[in-house]
Amino acid sequence: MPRPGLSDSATGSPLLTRLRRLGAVSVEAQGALAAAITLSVPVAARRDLATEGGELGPPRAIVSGWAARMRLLADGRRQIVSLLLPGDLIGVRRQVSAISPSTVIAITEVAVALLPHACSGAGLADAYAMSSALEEAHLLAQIARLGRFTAQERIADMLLELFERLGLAGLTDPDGFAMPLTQEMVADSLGLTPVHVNRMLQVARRSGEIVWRPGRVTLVDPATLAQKIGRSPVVVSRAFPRY
Amino acid sequence: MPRPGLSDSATGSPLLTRLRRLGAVSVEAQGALAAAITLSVPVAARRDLATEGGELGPPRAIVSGWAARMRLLADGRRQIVSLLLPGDLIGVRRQVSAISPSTVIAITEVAVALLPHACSGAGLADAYAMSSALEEAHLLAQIARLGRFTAQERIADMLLELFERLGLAGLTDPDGFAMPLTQEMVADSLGLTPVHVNRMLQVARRSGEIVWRPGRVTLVDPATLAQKIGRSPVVVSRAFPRY
DNA sequence: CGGCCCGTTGATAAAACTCAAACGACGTGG
DNA sequence: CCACGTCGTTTGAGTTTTATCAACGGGCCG
Repeated sequence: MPRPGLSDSATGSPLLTRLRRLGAVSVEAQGALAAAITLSVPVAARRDLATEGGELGPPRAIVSGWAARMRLLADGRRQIVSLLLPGDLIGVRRQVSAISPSTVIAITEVAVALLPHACSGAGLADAYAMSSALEEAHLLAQIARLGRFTAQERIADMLLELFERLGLAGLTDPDGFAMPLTQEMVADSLGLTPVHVNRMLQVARRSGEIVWRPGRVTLVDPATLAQKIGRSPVVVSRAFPRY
Repeated sequence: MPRPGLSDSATGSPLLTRLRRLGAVSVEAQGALAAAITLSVPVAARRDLATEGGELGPPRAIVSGWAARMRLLADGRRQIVSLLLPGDLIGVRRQVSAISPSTVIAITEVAVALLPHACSGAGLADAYAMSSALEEAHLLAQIARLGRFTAQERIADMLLELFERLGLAGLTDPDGFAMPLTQEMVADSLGLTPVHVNRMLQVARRSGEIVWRPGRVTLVDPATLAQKIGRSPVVVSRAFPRY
């Protein structure tokens, strides 16, 4: 029986929504998370949340806003390794004296919370593990996208993945979502140039699959689009069939 | 004081060598590993070690031989997500009812061992965590390669990574290593076509950087090559400076 | 001997990049 | 209130990189 302020529908924080969908999080654990969320700190856009080669820092979570894990090359090229959306975790896989394998940068203004330790409530460890598995699955998806997808497929696949992930955190409308990325960021994520992203977006737009007003993406028919590029939803466990 | 049969130099199994370099593995833990290695089972080349969407199975390790994690697309395209070398672990990051996010295929004949549980000896958990962190770092490197490297850079970077990883398991000569991959597999790993891999290999060969006799790769000057493409060794912890 | 796998080569086509410039929206300062 | 700069998007022309298709050759094994 959901209690007011923790309902799954709309009022909960994306972090709470997501973790509750990833594991059977106990009431105490939800309390610990809620407490952590109230203590979350803001980070301005373009600020680093972690630096490649620097200390990894304690496990954290994105409470609101978008961030990107990226790799910077010596000559200025850069590659966004993965996007961090509200509800995503940072640095849960730790080892002694861990250093960060990538730079994490806030794309929008971001609120970051310190994650409660897995032992501060039943189900937390499971939810963290599930989140971690999802993250790895998304890395694999990114590799397949970059290695074997055409530019058009990459764009469609990425938008579908975002739709899926934001949906898990309760942040989608029925047919789209708020999109803070610029075309240049999409290009850095998909291994393309901004110009080419622009042109391929126009193709998708003209074919009626995708509408991209700055700030918002509308997927006209996600299911058909997914089928067209051969995409199936990311699944990492049978225990939670939706993901 | 190393004991006979467990010396770091050459006689040890690549799995033992690698894990001992990744963490301070206790003598009991080494015993458990050695026992697991004697019980390892052979898998023929081209056989599956795991199937995408199937049960993940218990944590295992590659004792000898090479394997590949790959993603298969509906239309026959395929992308090798990562290579599994002797000493690498499979499925250490687990969660309830885990399913495999990728297909794992034996490239050569492979020997696979069941991993001792992390509690069967001090230091094992650390070593597993370090291995897991290394694996993630290599996934990130793969993403940057595919997204932002030219074909030539991809080839050089991949060979340098293999040199580095095989070195950690004690499987390199001073200037190269045994290479069981076909050019087609390299292509599937680097997101290229076999023809293009062939042509770029010839360029590298003529420029004197890389010698690729079938079955063996020689890196004429790894340090200079690494500098040329802006590659620095993968590091995931300050506790073990080499890696 | 014959077939197959792997590496190699050539000719051509497609995909994506580069460079350059213009345009609209937006905010800022005069 | 308008001029101005910035940022993100859009457009055009020409080039480079990579893919495609097709074929051939050598080694190895049955």
